[in-house]
Amino acid sequence: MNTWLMKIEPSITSVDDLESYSGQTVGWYGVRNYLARNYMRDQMRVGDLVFYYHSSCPLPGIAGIVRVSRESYPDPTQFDPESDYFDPKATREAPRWFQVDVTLQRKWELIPLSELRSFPELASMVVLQRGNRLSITPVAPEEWSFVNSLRPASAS
DNA sequence: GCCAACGTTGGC
DNA sequence: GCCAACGTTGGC
Repeated sequence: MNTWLMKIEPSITSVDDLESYSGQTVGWYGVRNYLARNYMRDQMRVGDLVFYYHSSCPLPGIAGIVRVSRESYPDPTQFDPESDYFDPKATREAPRWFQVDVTLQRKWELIPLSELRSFPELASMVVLQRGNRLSITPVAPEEWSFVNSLRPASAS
């Protein structure tokens, strides 16, 4: 099992929104970066766990954990001329963009980015690196455990 | 295939 | 709204 971090704007789907969805599941459409796509298409498997990161908002940080519940399949928005994510070069025969579905596993009190930066244990976390803009990044096992230890299950 | 210009991301 | 960082585009 691999562990990841995925950024989402809470104005689109906050962790509270996700909690209210049927099946508490959302399709991760709209990724238009090749490296992020490759992570989803080639490496994410059902059961992989993902930090759900709120970005581009007043308080960015990790809002909880989701689980990959469906492996990659073509992102339908690439075929939709009405969508912001429409890609005229994508065809159903040769889709260019893929998505996975994720299901809420655990919501916790948001761990702010500023707090994440304060821990030397997390210094090499990809999402904390200067200039990082990738919406999907791998999380090392020791980083995964450390972040989890900040929100013990009994306290949630 | 180089690389300058431009666009986007995203924290602050 | 600023701006650093980085991806993409397109001329050559």
